[in-house]
Amino acid sequence: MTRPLTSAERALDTLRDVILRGELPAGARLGEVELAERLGVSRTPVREALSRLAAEGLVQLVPNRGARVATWSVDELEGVFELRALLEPQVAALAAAAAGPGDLDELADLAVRMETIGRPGPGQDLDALVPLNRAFHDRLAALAGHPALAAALAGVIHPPIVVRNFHAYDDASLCRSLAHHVEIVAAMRAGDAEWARAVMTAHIRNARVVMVRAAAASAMEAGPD
Amino acid sequence: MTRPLTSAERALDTLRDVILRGELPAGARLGEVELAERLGVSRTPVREALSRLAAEGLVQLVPNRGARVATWSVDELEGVFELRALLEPQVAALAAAAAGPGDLDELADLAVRMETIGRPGPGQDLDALVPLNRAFHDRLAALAGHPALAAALAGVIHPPIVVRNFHAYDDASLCRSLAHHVEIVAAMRAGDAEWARAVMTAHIRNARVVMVRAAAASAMEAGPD
DNA sequence: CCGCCCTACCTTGCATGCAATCGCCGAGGA
DNA sequence: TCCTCGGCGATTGCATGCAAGGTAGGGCGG
Repeated sequence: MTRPLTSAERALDTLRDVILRGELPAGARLGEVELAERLGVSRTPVREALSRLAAEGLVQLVPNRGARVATWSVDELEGVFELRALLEPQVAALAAAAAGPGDLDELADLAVRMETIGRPGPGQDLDALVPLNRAFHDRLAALAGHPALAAALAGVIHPPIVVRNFHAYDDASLCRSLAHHVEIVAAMRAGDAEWARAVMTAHIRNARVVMVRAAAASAMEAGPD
Repeated sequence: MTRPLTSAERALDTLRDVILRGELPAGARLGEVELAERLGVSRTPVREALSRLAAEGLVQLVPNRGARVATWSVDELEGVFELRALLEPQVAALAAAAAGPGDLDELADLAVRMETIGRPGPGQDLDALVPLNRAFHDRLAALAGHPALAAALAGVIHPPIVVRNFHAYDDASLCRSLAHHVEIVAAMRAGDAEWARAVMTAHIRNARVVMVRAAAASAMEAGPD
């Protein structure tokens, strides 16, 4: 059975979700009392949650000045993608070696659904892609059977999610990205770890270009100095 | 000027240092009141410190059952070294491209001092190697100019430090390891990033074999099942 | 008119108190 | 003898109170 979560854990999950969903603008002030009454708890668990979110890098915590939603510079964002480009191909290769038929079916389902939902046209729903994409990459990380690798990834993956959703993609890059998912599953089904690694490398580098371009553009319109 | 640290930060640094120095056995209970009076503060900052240490993976925090010093299985330890084998060569390559003459002199000094102190014989002081080694790798990570990469490394590097110091090395492996440091500096001085990357790869894989062997041996003597 | 300082409010940081939960130990029954 | 159940001590989790530090706004001096 699932043990009852503590208030601090609920606060942590709620806050993380709120930030990851982008409901609060980057740099927004996070007052302890405001969050406390909003979550229906006292300031103590909120403080604990903020502290842990700071450790995760999702909020910036300045002594005596409170917490703000973290912001990332273009350079930091690029660094994150370089790191992903280093780690995720390894994840894909390991997952390719470890995946069973059931896992492959699940991944294939996710990949196909993403391609359906994301295809440019009337039925497109870019926001619905976010959780599916997250599920796909998380599933892969779990399959890799490498907790340290998964932890390192999880600790760094947040920024791109916050900064931009899939709205940043142009049609060509988006189609490439969605096709990559399908191709990764195909490579895994073929048991070809190197194929999977290569496609994942392309996948991340494609995303890097899109995201960095988008971040640079938004930084430009925010303060063109 | 350096701003006065809060009590929670002092508690965090102190506890982390105590754990990293191995002054508490793995799995040791960490009572809030005990730590509080030992640090001369109340339980609140201690709780905050423990929470953040749990996020760093240095302590395991079970709801309603308190905190214990984290333990790592042989598999987890091996995973950490695989991750380091993925990340640190990249760090070395980046650092090789970015290092200036002053940086190289500092690194060379560290490497040479480590070789002097660590050389088998009467003057050997294995415990003194730990902070020097840490300084060397930290300096490299800083030189790489890649905050995300450094953060990912820092978040994962702890276990090997806690599990074993340099006492686990046999003479041959230790000499190799110390020679690697010197060779990395030489490669950087030559501006050869790929050389640095290769030596660092060897360095980590050498360490991996030593540490995993030591961990397996201690696990064997602890509970040979 | 502009800049500086002082004051008052607000926020954070820490201490402490109280309730709930967990683990342990002993007694009772099968 | 072993298992189970109930009470007790200890510990965590959370709420609240108080003091220190910071920020903003207004008044005063240049």
